[in-house]
Amino acid sequence: MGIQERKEREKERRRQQIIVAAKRVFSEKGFNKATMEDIAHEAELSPGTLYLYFKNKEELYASLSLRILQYLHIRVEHVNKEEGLGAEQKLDALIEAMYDVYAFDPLILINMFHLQSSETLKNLSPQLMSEIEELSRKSINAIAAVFQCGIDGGIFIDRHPVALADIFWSLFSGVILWTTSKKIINEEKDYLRDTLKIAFEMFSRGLYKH
Amino acid sequence: MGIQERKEREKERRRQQIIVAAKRVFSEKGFNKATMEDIAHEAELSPGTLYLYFKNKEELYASLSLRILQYLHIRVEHVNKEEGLGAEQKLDALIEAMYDVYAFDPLILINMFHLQSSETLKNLSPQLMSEIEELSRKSINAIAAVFQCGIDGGIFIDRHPVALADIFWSLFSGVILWTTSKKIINEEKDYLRDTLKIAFEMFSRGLYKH
Amino acid sequence: MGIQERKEREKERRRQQIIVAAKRVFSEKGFNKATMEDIAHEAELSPGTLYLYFKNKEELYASLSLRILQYLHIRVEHVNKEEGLGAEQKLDALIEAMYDVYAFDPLILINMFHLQSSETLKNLSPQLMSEIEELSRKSINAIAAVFQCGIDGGIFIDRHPVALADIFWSLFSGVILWTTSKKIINEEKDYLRDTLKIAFEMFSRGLYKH
Amino acid sequence: MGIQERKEREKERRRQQIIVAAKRVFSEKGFNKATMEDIAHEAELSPGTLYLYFKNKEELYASLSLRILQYLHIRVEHVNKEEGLGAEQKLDALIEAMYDVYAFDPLILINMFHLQSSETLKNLSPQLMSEIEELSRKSINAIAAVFQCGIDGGIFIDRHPVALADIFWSLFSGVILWTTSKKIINEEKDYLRDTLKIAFEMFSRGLYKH
DNA sequence: GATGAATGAGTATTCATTCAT
DNA sequence: TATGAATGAATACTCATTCAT
Repeated sequence: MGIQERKEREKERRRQQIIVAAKRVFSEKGFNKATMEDIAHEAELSPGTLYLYFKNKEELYASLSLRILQYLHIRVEHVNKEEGLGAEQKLDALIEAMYDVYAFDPLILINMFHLQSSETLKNLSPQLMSEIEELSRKSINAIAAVFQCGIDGGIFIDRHPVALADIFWSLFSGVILWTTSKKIINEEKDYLRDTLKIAFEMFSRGLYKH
Repeated sequence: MGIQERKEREKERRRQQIIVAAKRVFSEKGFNKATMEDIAHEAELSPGTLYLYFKNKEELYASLSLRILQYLHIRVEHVNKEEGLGAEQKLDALIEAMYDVYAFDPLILINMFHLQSSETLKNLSPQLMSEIEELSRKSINAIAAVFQCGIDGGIFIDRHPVALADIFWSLFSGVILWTTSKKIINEEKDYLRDTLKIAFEMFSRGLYKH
Repeated sequence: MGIQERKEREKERRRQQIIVAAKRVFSEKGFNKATMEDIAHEAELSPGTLYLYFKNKEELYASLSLRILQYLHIRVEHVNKEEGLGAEQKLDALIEAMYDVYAFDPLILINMFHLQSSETLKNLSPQLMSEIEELSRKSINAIAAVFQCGIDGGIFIDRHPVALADIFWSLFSGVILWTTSKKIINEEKDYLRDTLKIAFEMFSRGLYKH
Repeated sequence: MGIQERKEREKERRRQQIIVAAKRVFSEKGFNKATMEDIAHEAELSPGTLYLYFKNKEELYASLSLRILQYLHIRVEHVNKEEGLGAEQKLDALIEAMYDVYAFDPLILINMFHLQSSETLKNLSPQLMSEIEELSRKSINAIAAVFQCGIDGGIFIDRHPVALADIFWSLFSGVILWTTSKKIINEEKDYLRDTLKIAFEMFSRGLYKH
């Protein structure tokens, strides 16, 4: 391993260290109440160091979303590329993937929805913004491809596959947001998993022709 | 009309004046970038006056949501109480109501979802929090009652009606959030209405027994 | 006195209060070592209040210069407009005016030269910059007019009057800067007045035809 | 050449490399906006290395002035020591020397005047401060000696020669500062050389007895 | 000697909130 | 009630300087 590579690796390790700390702090306090000092403290680094790895607070925040988008993208692409799967099986695999995406990082996922709906989105660096945009688009298209497959096979209702993908994703994110907020508002116990299960089941029932 | 009542009425008028101004400013700038001075200016009042009507910025923000929740509540209760409607017709009426809720104040609705997922929610006064909680609960229950009606009639699948209501609401809010954010991210044109239509259609297809 | 006018007056009083404090602090510590908190403390106000009267630190700094420029301008215009004075007497009056300008506010005058030679100059608001520019120009022109008068009368050497004005001003500011800095460097006693006297005497001797 | 000497030479070479870089950066950005990293980058060195050659930023800055002071000193001493020159010719040579000093490094010269009038001056190490002090004093004395010569010869007016030297230097620095700042303020074209010429001419006219 | 990653003290500026009028 | 001037705590970000390698 060359010295160059070692440095590169070290640098990536630091980035991850910061991201992990940021995740904890943002999740607990939200974007605006979390301070860079909080994050630095959590990462056991000094505030200045954060700026060696991330241009500013917003980019640090957005980079969290990027991470889960990358995971999402990999998973849905994988579903899509699997050989020998029928549309039905692909749909099941897709739903399974969504559970994994949620499990991969529930808090960040919620943050990501927050990001989508907020003022932050408008102020990111063009570069990061386009990375997010690209991954979002690719993922939605991959999901749409699954639906296209079922439509072509005549077993799914004939709707615009991208619209179906948007609804699928909306349902997923909507359930997560709402059950989380219900938990906060009503102090109910978290019954996300059950709700998600029924939601996907109903979506499937609506999707299939009879 | 007594002098007391007249005062009460005047006070309410002022509150509305502030809420209307706040709505405009929050919608344009988002919660954190909007300043109390902005809002005061928009309302043609002084900053100090805002605090005579709202305890702080967060409560002012949350009270916007309250307004749309009240509208939502009225509409779904109305659907529910309508005499002589079958479950099928009630579902249609419910979907119609949701379109109206969106039309009533799209920007504030989006803000409300933002509120749900954010740090602000944790810092509201218990009183306002319980008002929000109560309206949310009542509305969800009213929606659930529609589904209960269909389940009892044997035409809807037999699932926990509150879970169905949660999914219904999640789908609605998820579609709005996601299509809005897609618009920002991808600069796509807004195709919310179409997506919402298909979403509700699929939801219904999933809901009905065959 | 109307309420409007009273407010205006109060506001101007505050501005002066801040300017006086800023003068003291800037003079003692220089632009960069002086903090807004220092100035606020000196003015017995809070930091935030400073920003109600001055857009930022640089504008506060520059407004000090403006004050002395205004005084300079008034004095040289006055010399110029005095009826029945010969060029010789006008020159004497001009020199006298320069002594007064120095006496008006020695520390700020030095700061002004500093401003002229520094990075700050490039970052002022266009408005303030143009005020400074205008006053500078007018003052230099007024000085030049004195020389023009002597040239026309045939008693001063025939050089471009603005160039002569620039040299006059350069000599004045150069002597002040250098004797001040000599005092700091060599810890010599301040012999500015003597030097200034000889300087003006020599300038005059150089100016007159023989 | 011993190894010791070689090292010494190498060290001096590095110092010059840094000084040259610092000169460029300070000139472009001014003292406060220039960062040590900028300078290190310009010198193709690392920030840490700068501190092996200069105790801190202020000393690095002041050492630029030292360089031009050294040049000034050499030139004026040379004028003074030239055999067989009358006071008149010495004055001409002195003026010529000043043009050369300006040409040697115009930007740094301006920086030096800035240094003289600024907060930085008060915070230098005693050693560097005394070097500056000594060179300043020697140079002024050398200039004064030229005037002394003319006074003794009965062709210059009988004033304290150091005062005359101070005025001479003030005029020089004043003209440079003012024409430079005029250029920035008024965006006038740079007419320094003409102004300097007239300034020296007038100074001479004032200096000579008639 | 040279490096450059890490530091952390330092600061201009903002803005929700208060309170004397 | 309404005002709006004043507050002052809070914070993102910078950068001179250090020190382990």
